[in-house]
Amino acid sequence: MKYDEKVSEPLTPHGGKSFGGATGSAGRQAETAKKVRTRFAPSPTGYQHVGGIRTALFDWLLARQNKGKFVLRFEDTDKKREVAGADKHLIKTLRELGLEYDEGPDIGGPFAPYRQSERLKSYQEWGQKLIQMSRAYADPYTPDEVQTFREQAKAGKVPFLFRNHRPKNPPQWEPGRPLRFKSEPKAYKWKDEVMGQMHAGPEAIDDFILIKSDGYPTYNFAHIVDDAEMEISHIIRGQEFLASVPNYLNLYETLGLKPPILATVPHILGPDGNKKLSKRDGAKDVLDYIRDGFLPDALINFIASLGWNDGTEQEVFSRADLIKKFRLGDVGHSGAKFDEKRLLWLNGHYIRQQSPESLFEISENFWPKSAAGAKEAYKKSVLGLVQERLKFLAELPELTSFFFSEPGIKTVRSLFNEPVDKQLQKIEASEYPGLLQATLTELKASDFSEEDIGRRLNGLLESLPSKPGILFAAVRIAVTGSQSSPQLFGTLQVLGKQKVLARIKQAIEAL
RNA sequence: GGCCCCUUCGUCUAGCGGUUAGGAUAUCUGGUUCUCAUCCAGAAGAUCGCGGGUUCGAAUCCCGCAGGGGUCACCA
Repeated sequence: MKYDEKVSEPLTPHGGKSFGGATGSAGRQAETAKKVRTRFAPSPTGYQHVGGIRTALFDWLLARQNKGKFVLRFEDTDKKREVAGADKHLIKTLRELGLEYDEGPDIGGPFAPYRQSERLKSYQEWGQKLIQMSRAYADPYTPDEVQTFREQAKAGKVPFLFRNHRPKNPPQWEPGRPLRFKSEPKAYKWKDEVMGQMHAGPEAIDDFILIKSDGYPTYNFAHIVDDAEMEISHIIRGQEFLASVPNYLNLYETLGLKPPILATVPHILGPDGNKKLSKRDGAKDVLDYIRDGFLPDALINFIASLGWNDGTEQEVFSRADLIKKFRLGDVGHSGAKFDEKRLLWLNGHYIRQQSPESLFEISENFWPKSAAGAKEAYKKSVLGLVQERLKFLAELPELTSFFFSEPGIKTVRSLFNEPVDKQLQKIEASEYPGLLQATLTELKASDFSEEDIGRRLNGLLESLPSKPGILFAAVRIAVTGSQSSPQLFGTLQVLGKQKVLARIKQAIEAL
């Protein structure tokens, strides 16, 4: 019976399932997976940066594209590195990004539990199976002894292979001792959906640890057992695992398991140098981007385009587009540098595409404190003015605070007294009050529609010696306390007659 | 050191034997008779890592080399 034909019987190392021996070439892949089941399997040791999320995204895309299932599994087998709360944080990250999973630790599923620490029985059983087959043995050495072997290898400039020290008569396996795989070194050829045809010689294969002395399995063992039991069809992972694939193939073969389709994605590189993006070098938590007001769709689009491209000149991909067009084979083979500037552009693009309604919704938590009591209609008008200049939503306070609180009189005064504004520099400081006074008089008679404000200010220019740039700069500073703002007439209209007149008056007095 | 992967404008990339090596972003310039932003137009920017082949013709195929990266854990 072939692995992918199994219908209902649970896969276990014994009973109900025959292992029919090795499949010959363990590298043979399932050409057509009947059911696509992908998994994202992080260890809860912290947050995820764009590199980790990218594999999750590819997994998710593949599952959605094929109407399959996307599974979340926690690989919490290293108790020393585990970080409390990291699991919830990861779940939140996936949720916020809209990468919903169909089975997972918190929502369960047909192959529960989805936490490796709760699946120890499975690993024990599969380990026993290997022992019975004489394909696993207890490691008799102390960590120090193994370390010595390792150092000898290093000194001799040869790769360290534990199997060179394989004991002739290993002791009985018992708790407290590591269990090692007894490998059968040989050459492998296999296909990687991203990297293409791969090969490795027997030197790549070693007796790796299956179960650690603390009773927890290693990643190398646990992921193979779990992927088989959970009927995972595709494994997408970073290139740090590429060198281990021959070991995995050897184990799959020994267990009579057909390997899932393998896909290796290159690392995402940090902005400087060519090093793999890492938390150590300040790689940001993807959830922090969400908190800064980067839109999930923009992040998804951006992360997908890091290394993936459909061969066209399209740059902006909706989620539906990605689901339709994503192909593992179109993922590049080289690492891509993470350039935040590009993300900034893309996010701005997505913000500009928002309808007024949806922009209002997603902006909800980003307003300045002073906007707390403001009316919805007013906020929407403000958004209409700043939409095209927002790069991410956390910029909202600095762009809009003057709509909700008075600009500091000190700021206004210094902008007039030491004008950095090129237009203002063209006239004498003594002329400012006159300009503002004339504006005040003119606007008092306005109905404060955008059109009327425009008409009146432009009319004012005809009776004044001032150039448009100078008058408008003066009014802008007086009213907003800043030398740049959204377009002036609209800004004045939204602010309203009362506030505008009061601020101009105040500015005149301050001069 | 062994094994493996990678190498096109600053950055993300298209390209799969014949192209003025294309797009996007970033940068700069001009325009949209108010700033900033947006938008539009334009400029600059890649001797396709290097050296050999194969070919009438190579970024594209082959072989070397160099540089970068990964791995050789009781981490994943």
